[in-house]
Amino acid sequence: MKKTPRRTTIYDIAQLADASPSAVSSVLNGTWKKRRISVKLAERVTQVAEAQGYAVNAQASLLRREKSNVIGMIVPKYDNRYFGQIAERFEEMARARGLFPVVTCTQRDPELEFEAAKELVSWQADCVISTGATDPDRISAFCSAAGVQSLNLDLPGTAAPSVVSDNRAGARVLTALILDRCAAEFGTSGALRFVGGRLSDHNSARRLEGFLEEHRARGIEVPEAHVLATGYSADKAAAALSGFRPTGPTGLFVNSTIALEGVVRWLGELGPAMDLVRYGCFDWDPFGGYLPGNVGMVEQDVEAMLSRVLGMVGEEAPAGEVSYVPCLLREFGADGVSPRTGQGG
Amino acid sequence: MKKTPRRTTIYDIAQLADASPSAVSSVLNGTWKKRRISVKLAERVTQVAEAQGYAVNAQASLLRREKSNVIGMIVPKYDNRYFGQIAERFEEMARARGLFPVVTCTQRDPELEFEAAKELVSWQADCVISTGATDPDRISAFCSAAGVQSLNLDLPGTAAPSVVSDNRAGARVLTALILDRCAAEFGTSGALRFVGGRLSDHNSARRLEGFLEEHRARGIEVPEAHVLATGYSADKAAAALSGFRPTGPTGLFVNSTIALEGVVRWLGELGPAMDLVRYGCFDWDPFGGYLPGNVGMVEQDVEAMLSRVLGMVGEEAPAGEVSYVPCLLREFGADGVSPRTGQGG
DNA sequence: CTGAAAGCGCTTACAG
DNA sequence: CTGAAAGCGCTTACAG
Repeated sequence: MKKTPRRTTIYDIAQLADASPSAVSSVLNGTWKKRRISVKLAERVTQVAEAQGYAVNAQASLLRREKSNVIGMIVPKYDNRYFGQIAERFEEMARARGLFPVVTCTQRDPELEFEAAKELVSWQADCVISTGATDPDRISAFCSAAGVQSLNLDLPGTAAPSVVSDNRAGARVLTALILDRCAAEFGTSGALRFVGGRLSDHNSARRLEGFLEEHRARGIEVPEAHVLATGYSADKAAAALSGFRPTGPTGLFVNSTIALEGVVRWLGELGPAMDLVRYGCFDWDPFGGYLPGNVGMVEQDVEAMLSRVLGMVGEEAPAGEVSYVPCLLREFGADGVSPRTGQGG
Repeated sequence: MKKTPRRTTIYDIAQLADASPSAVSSVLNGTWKKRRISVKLAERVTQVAEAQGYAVNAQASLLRREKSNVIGMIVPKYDNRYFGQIAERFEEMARARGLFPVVTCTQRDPELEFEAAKELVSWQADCVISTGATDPDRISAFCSAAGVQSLNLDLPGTAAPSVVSDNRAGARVLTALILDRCAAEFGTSGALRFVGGRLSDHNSARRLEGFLEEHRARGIEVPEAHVLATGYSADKAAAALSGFRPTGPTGLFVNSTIALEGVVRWLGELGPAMDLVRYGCFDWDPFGGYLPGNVGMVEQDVEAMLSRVLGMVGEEAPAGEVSYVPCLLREFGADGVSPRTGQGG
């Protein structure tokens, strides 16, 4: 517990354990067997290190090593079930593979994204994973110039391999579900409204494709005014709907849980007209299934996406190659409370 | 875009820009004005660095510097609105203060918590913040031996200063709200049930205190069987309630949103008896206010907690000092949909 | 206004 | 079985 002015180094331990700094180093980093250091010495060193509360100086250690095993990830948000789960599982899975995960949250800000990626390169990351990045190609270009591997997750790029959900297929089955449920519960299924997301963003564009495709397959025309891709913000989703008061059966395709927050706010203002609304959401939240009117949610297969992307670390893969991971569809009961699970995507 | 075998260093740039490595270093780290290096040279160096996609080697840089400005945080989860928000805002606020935040997620595993803290010390963090740690004192002891400052957030410790919510006061106003709403909506207010959390954990214990205090103040006795502190797991919360079928007005104090997930699952199984249940939850989730039967949630003041704890970085404060931050109470309308906001704690 | 040089704490071939 | 020594890429007094 004593306060040391300077942190304990291998030289301090060498002195205390009556050994050479090299011996201490190799005992502490596990290469001592290869160096055939005696068990006795190894134990003495370990004990002294423990007693001194020694922690290796990662800076010095990494500076000397050839590979850092640091793997960096940028992620738009933590305070979101999808990205929170990605960050959490990523750290766990990377650790299990003997890597040192470093995650940083960039708030959907392109400038911050780039700065953060640069920072990860500074930290000698062997690989940088851009999750949901606005401009992944800029990051890849920088990484490539620095000789660092880069990979894209969730949103694809053209300058590095990408792993993304099959958004089109997922959106299509969700659209089908909402249309079916409107038909079953209201006897009618007019064109749905598409709420939230940004069409300049690849995922939203693919989801809109799936959305339109399913309508087309059923011979339902979608008026242009039904596409309300107002961005990733609850306020904007609520604002886009605020003037609208349903007078008949209404179905919504909600693109992202953040848009869903806006939608439920709007629903709260409707009063009894709320009963005329059914919706489904692309992206899952544990409370989603208990929201009145919610018929189902698409859950992206985070585990599968991460194991796919982690499998690419250190491997050669053509830039621009996009790997699609199927989504899961979760359907909720007509009472809006008991969730059932199904396959989709 | 060219692949370099070795990463670009200041020596490469020095050669290309026809300058000395020292000059390059001071241009790139911003100390060049102090060294009165010519603007011309500075510009040349900056341009070459940019063209080469140079990123400083943080390892080498930090190894040489006296202060790292790295500030570490361990957090139990990202996939949780409260902790996700803490991690996200922490990174943002730390950056705004010129620090380099490094956050790692430890899944409520005491061993992982300690390992992660050790890793942060290895990374030369100037300060380690233990958020919601199971055994913060063990981390503080280690940090203190290494001469590193440590602070506790959310759960207090005795070996370092702590910043926590005023859980007792928050729980008391939430209990009062639930009792009042049961009285208003059912005409009766028997003892509530306390669901979720772990009583060995400081926060749950304080919340139970507030819970019991409010009952006592109203002369309501709480049967022992009404305390179902089954841990931080939706499954366990659901299991604790699974045998119970309300036959009369029932109020629940739900301790944590993870327990709330279990509670709403149970509610879904009740059918019409669901209408006999009112509950409130300690911790906030954006969808919480739209769940049927939810009368209110306590929101912890993450921003205030973080600015308090960040204000302590680099400062001397007595170990064991606990700083309490008031919580906010959010009340939801009787329709279970429109949220109102009030003050509590 | 600018450069040569020492040194941060490690790791690892190399030489016993 | 073990140690002395070089060097990773920076920063910063120090000496011009």
